[in-house]
Amino acid sequence: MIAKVIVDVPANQTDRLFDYAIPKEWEEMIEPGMRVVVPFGPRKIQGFVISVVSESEHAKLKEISEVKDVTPVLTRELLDLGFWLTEKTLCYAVSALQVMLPAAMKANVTKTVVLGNKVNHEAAWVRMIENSGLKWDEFLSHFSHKELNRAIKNDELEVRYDVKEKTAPKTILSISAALTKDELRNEKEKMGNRAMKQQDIISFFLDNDGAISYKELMDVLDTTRSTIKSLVSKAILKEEEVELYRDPYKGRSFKPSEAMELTDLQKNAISPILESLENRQHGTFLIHGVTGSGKTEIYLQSIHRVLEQGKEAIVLVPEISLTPQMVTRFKSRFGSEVAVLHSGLSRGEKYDEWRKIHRKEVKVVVGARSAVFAPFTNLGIIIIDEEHESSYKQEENPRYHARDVAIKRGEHYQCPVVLGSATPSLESYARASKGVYTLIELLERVNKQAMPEVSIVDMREELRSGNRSMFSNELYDKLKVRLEKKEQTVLFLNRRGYSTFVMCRDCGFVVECPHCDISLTYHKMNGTMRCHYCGHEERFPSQCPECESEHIRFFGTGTQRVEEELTKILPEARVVRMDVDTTRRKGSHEKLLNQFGEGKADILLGTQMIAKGLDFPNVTLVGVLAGDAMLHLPDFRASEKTFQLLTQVSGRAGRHILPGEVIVQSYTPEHYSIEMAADHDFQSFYKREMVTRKQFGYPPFYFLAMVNVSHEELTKTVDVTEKITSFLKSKLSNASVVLGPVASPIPRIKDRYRYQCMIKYKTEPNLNDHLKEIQKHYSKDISRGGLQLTIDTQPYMMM
DNA sequence: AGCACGCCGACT
DNA sequence: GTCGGCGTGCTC
Repeated sequence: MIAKVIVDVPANQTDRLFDYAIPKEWEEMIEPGMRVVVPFGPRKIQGFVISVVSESEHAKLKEISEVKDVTPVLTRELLDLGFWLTEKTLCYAVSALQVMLPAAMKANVTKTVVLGNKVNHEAAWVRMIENSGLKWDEFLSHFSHKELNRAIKNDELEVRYDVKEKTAPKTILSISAALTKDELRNEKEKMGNRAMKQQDIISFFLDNDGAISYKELMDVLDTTRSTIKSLVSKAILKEEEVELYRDPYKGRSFKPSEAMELTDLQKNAISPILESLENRQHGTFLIHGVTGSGKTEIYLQSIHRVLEQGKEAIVLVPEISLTPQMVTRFKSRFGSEVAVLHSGLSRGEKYDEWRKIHRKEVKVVVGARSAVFAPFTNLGIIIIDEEHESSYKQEENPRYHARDVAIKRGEHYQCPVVLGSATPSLESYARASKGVYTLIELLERVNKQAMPEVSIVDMREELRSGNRSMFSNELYDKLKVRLEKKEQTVLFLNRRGYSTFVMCRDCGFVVECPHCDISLTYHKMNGTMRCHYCGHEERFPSQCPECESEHIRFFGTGTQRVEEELTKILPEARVVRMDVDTTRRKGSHEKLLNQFGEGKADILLGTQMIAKGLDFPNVTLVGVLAGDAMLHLPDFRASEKTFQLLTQVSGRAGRHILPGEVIVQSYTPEHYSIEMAADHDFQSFYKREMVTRKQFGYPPFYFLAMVNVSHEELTKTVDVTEKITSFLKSKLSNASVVLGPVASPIPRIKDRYRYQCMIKYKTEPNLNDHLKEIQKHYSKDISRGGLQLTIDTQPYMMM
């Protein structure tokens, strides 16, 4: 039998199936979806079995050298999904398969130098290598390449390739009886009055069935490891390696929760989803539900029905470590049926959660983007919460959008896909309006709470009236009132676009990164300036490098500065600051939130990460310090993002009994995305923004594709982009627009120039073929000439 | 990608 | 002659 294998070599020339003979002893057990180790040229690498056939065009086939799995890690459905992804995103097949598995399962090839058949006892390495071998790098640190090659030719040395997993399952030694109970009694009697401790242990196994760890047994019987060991050596007991799960939520109890009675509105909302479940028919549903409208309860009850049907559920959330409250809700409702997959887990923990799904020990998975590939085989529903979030788009190969994958899987399993958001993406809302998706509107809060009052403060006015601080008078007054009333405030600083750059006051010189076309960011912590793109770091200059003036200062607003100013103007306020610096450590995120939730602080100050999912009853004021910060980014979605962010943030206020208030500070208060967010008016925003999109030919009216070119030399970069642009222009219809070549918004990163070509189109059935042709045409320049080419068939990042 | 093979200039 | 540089082509 022959296995068709995709090898783990992400390159243009190896992106196809290779045939391997299956050794007789494995013929029965090798199945598509298993990982194997195969000889590939002179080395050994990992691969995925795609199919098993009986004939091959190739006369001489090498044999599979190792089988890595007992059961396939990828089902037929996932294999097919992988090839679909490859076609859709123009990535290598291995990349598409790899992305569906936890990173821990990616192969790690190690090379070891070992003695060959003819041992040269004179050689200096003989003693160093002995029988265990020497790591490749280590060998080369002592000897030259030349020596190694000569020794290999002379058969004195050889190179062994080991394909290992990055993380092995954690195991623990457990003890159980090796004999039947009668035999145990027999053994015990034979001991007579001697070895009383050992007899105790035997008694224990007479009374208890199953296995126990060394540690537990030692604790229970107050005995030692050696006593147990001696029973093992007598073959009365036996040791066994048992796989252990690292449980990231260990030791935490989740209060069981019961389903809540749905309001009439919620009942209406859930019924089309339940209908789809009963009919076992795929459909995509967009729940447009304002913040606090009870979307989560609808998710929970839909899943409940799915579980009753004996099926499984996937719930995607933008970044789950950011919303421990969400995990808690799912764990309390479904208990141990839930696996959690998010970026806060270690590689090993993710691997363990994945195995729980693979072994069907759980029925629900809650996780970030990649959880959409959870290896369930009887999917009943896929839910994507905060559907509009850009983190559902992966910005590296394969550049997929979780929404598309979810719908693809939903079609396969004939099950509903539910998208939920208070601020749906224009793409989804347009599809729902056209009837492609079923629109479910939920425009009232569960407890009939009014939406918070939002007031926009014109910061230009503040400046004119002499207030140069980052807090407007209105915000300051309201902050003071909250402190007096012992209510809490969330202060939101959108840092993007407002980073702290360093500028000379005399000549206007701005310090830029020498490797990237971007200004350096000042870091107060160690008095340095750092580049956010390449990590370049230099000391804060004492004088301007350009005009030697000493009036060189940093400008802009970081959370640190806000905190400083806050303590200056409101010294009595207790502030919790949340940003990348304070949440780097594992679990610190949750700790800070708990601190705030327990009322140990008055003000929660943070960046994007506090914008969503938080729900604290005592928060009655939300302040947005720079509401328009994102508006000026070079991105056609800037208005949409601003609207979404402001709506999300305002939703943090007054979610319970106390009414909430929101203050948005802005330098462009009249912009429609800010005004309409303040009015909680999604409909108007949608209509207004659609006009702009139509006018400029952007989604959802046009599809986009983006080709990014990067090279160390500017001329090469421009030249390639130019050729690609004209090639596409010649191939595509006149109704399509090919823009380029233009420099990227950041024209140089890490000493590489960056150019791009954007394609706007309505229908181009052969676009992917043309793009593939470009990929193929430049494959040599990519593998040797140092050219980088990224093709995104659904771009979300314009930078 | 990674590695071998082969062709060419430099040097013992 | 031989070493090592890099361009080329192959991997079932």
